[in-house]
Amino acid sequence: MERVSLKVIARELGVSTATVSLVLNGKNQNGRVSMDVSEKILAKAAELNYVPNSLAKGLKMGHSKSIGLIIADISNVFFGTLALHIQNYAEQQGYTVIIGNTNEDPEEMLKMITFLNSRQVDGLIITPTEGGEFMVKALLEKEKPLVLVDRIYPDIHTASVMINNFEISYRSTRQLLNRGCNNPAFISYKQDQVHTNERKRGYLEAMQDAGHHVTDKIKEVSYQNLQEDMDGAIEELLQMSPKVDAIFFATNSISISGIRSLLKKGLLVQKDIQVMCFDESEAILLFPFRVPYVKQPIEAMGKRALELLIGQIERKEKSGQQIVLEAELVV
Amino acid sequence: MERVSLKVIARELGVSTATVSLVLNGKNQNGRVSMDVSEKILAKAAELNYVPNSLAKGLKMGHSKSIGLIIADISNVFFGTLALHIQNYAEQQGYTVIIGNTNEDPEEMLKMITFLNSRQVDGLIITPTEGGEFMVKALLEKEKPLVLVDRIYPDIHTASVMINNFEISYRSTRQLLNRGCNNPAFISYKQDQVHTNERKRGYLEAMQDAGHHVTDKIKEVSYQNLQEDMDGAIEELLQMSPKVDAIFFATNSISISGIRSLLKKGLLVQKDIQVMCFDESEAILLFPFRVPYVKQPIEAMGKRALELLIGQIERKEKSGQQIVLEAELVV
DNA sequence: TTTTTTTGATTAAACGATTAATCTTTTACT
DNA sequence: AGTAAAAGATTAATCGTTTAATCAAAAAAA
Repeated sequence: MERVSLKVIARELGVSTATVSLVLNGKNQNGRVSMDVSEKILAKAAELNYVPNSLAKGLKMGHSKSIGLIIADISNVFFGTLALHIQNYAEQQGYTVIIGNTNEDPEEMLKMITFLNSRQVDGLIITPTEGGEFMVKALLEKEKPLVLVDRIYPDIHTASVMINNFEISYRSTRQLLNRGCNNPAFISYKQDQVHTNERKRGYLEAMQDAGHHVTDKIKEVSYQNLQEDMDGAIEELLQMSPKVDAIFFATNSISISGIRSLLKKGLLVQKDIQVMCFDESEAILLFPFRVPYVKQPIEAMGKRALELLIGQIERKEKSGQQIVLEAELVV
Repeated sequence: MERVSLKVIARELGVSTATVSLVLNGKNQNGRVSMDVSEKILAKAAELNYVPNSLAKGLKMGHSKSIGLIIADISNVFFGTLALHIQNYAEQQGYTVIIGNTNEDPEEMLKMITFLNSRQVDGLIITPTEGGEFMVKALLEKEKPLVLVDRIYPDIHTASVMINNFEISYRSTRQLLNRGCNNPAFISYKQDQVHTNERKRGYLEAMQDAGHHVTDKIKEVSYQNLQEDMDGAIEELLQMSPKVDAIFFATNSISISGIRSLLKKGLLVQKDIQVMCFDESEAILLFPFRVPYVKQPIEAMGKRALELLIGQIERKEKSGQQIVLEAELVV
């Protein structure tokens, strides 16, 4: 079965490929192609089930109508949901999304950028990993359309979409204190990234404003060795006096792991100890106890990021706009 | 900044693009290009940071080195994990994966196939939705490399990767019976697909072999209206006499939803009622009670599917091999 | 009738790569 | 020395599109 190209349609109809191209792209305005021929071409294209070859088109036009999405791990619900929305919205705009996973490893991030570049993606949406600053700088210099999402590098100015990490974290901590907790602790990843740091700062400031001076109730766990570190961290927290009576978990994976650790120790969550989580999850909904959590506007994040990116791609906008969306505290 | 193409390298070095292409593709065997020139080209390519334009290459070679992965919903952990593994493995082989979501809707499936075809994907891995038979037939006629995964259409012969649904379901039901349950029920999606049907058949046969005659203890819920249907289904099951003392949930999303429903009703899982789930999940690990579940070999599924597909693409294998992998019962 | 304008189509180059066919120079053989 | 073979490079066509430039015929204007 012969592949149906413009040439085939042109041959069958005895016209040139130029004419066919013009018609199929709706560029037959003001007396370029006669009605008669137009219709014939449209009909034939439909009959033969013509689909344009996007490789050829992309080559000629200088853009691929595809974008790269680089995230930590597509099997994580947060990123999966983000990817879903970006894809849906991108498809509406005629763009293809190619996803790459970094697993929070800068080497993987570099590999993915190179790979996606060779695929001629028109732009990139990235949740950057620690240690990836130089890659982002390089992309900026090449004027590659780029939007960072979920996190940014503090000393590099790029277009980005984030949530109000500090504020929501402040409010969440506040909420714990208001509910009568006296010694809320905080657990996050051992990494130096803005979103994490801001959440930490939100916790700290809320504590200070409430007259607490804390340094030892902040624990950090590693991404690679989550559950073990978590068990250790929680063990330490429970040893403290005065007693830690609440824990604020700074990400979704940490929340799950943390609660698991607490349950393993036989503690009654929301009774022996209060918790505050990040992101909603199936797991949290399952508990007989209500768990307050920070709900990120994931769909909006994806949508805005894509809008920013497409603006850069199609309208050469060089705004470097930094969008901050409001997360919601669900209690 | 000028895009670096073969032409640029050739110009700078005063050689032809043909020579550059030959060297960069390692086709300079048996006296095609001199060592001297080879090295110069390699050096220059590195210096200029040359990355081949895959659109041009794909156009010329007649393949894009990309494949399409069509799944129901990337934000579902099962599919997310599947996608992760397929991507990792594909990247190793130099392939790009483009993911499309159907949301179990055949119209979306058709849209995605058309879309991916226009992107010139070299092949497709699909978890087909109900009502998509004609599309798969059309792909087969066009001899498009294709592998179905997770489910198949019973009356269309295609390459596929599935798990042993019937057997694992039989064994799981058996397990419930052995543990002393007398009236295990079964809940699955309201859909006519092989994998679901086979799981149902496994349950039924195990029940019959144990001397039970069941027709009314099988409930079906809709994909679109999961939680409500679930609440209803479980309500009905609990009304029955003799009392339903166990429930086998046929997929991961159903398991979560089902347990949620049970907990809402204030039942003590594994005490008032036993459950058996499909797929592992964070949620299940969190419970103070142990929940037995069917563990699918997701990584292997992805890997085998990709192997099959690449075999068809690169070696024109027309095997139509149907791979069945063993799921594991974790208790 | 001749010239100009409008209408409707074609030509041909280009995008960036690949590769069969060809050409030129050097080396080896008798 | 003369010729054949080997080595090392280039030419040119091609993949499927797009589009500026051009051309031809018909209609309108002079």
